[in-house]
Amino acid sequence: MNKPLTAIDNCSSCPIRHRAVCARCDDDELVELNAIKFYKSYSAGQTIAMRGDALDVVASVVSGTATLERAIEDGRTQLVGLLLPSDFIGRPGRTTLQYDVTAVTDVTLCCFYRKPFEDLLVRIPHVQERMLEMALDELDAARDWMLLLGRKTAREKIASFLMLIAKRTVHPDGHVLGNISRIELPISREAMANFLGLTIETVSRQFTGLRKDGVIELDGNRSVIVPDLETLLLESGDDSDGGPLI
Amino acid sequence: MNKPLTAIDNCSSCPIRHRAVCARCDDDELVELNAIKFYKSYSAGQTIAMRGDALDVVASVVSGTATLERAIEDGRTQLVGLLLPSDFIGRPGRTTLQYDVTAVTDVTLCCFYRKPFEDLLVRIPHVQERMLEMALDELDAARDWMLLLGRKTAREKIASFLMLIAKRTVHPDGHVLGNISRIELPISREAMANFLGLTIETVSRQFTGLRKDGVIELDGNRSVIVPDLETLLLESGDDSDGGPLI
DNA sequence: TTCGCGCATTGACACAGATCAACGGAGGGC
DNA sequence: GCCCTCCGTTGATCTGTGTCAATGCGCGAA
Repeated sequence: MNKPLTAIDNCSSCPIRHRAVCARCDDDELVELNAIKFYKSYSAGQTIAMRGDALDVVASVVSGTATLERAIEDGRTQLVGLLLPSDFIGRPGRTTLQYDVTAVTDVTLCCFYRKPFEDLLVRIPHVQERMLEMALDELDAARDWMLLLGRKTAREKIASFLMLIAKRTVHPDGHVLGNISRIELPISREAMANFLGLTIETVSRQFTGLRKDGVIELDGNRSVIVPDLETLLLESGDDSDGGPLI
Repeated sequence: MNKPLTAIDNCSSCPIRHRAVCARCDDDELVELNAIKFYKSYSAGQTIAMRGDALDVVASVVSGTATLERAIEDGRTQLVGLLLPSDFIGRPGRTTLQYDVTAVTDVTLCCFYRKPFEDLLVRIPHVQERMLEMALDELDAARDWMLLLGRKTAREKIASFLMLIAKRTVHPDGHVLGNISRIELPISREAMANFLGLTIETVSRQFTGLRKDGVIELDGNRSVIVPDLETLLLESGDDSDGGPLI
């Protein structure tokens, strides 16, 4: 079912090689996808959509970082998803959005009108399959996150977050993790706090704690240097399950 | 696409009317489903499957309660899913299990061998659709749970949990919530603690707190009487979003 | 009946992380 | 240059929940 790379390269709707909607489409199917797609850009800080909005497009992130957020009236908010390039927003079969979506950096989305996209899912089974695969991946990620939120200490939360970003930013190229030494943080301290179920003060203190213990070095606010990734992994509290860092 | 009720009633593989795999199957399709299904029962406390196990069946819960759990070596565990009747275990496209599955009451599963089930998904698109729908529902549930774990107080967590159980146990009959006054807890204090990211002592203290404040009454360890559901809802910290309790 | 065991409750205390408050430093506009 | 704003850091203190330990209660076995 896998098509030669040329087909993937031709898919202008999904510049992302990895985990994209069209990863296994043939040329005819790409034409169909292209017919219903368009690009849309947002600048940093902009609200992409709000909870309750009608959901008439679905989209995949081409570049930039966005967040999926859930809030309670009194101001408490929890980030429930981090949308990095190749991640998917919205869902076939749903008419309204459950979460607030915000661009935290400049963001470009590859959008599909929901209705024709759903029709297309019926016609092209492996795209439907792909959607299921992606939903299940997200579910796994959400469940890992539940373990983090429910049971990990602040320090472990920060270390886990750094590992998550390290994995996500390196993987797409097929590049092996291993000796990655610099992690670029896509979000602010505040967003991190909302992601990890902490306050910004605690996030900040844990960063300095890890720095003083030599686990990380800081280069400005958005860049972390990791002398030894293995040490960071130990701090994260993840049972590494054997197997190398992928 | 909806078939008359008789078709659903005929589906011996899915006795659950609500949210079942076969909810929209016609008779021929039901025959196909029946050909690859079998029942399996587990007694309370039994391990159904462990993390890392080969996943050669998928299943839907017919009766009883099971839990999906993730553990760290040092003994900390987090419940990442509560499996009640009509919930689905396992996933097409995955070969190993990510979580420990345990029966907390006596449980009966309706199992399908994974391989033929996957083949069937390709042939019957609306079952594939249904799988996606179920995965997305679970994802929503997991994300709501992230808000709970990351941002709610112990008291709110308990109240939210009670509301969750109230909704799940009533809804299948099409029965309107509203004046439900008794909630049967499917799990122990320990499991609740693992679900809510708390300790059993805190769970216990919050129960007595809610009792002393007249929000709930206790009838034994597994039965909660709720004089006024609206009061409980307020305690849960959920923005009720308008709309009646469903 | 009594014993023992598993589960739940309650109490005393400790501590991780929240809260409140002050300060620092980078960048942009004038 | 200066000021202002935003974001992050650091300090002092408070508090909700965890930890450790004792007690209670129901239930099955002997």
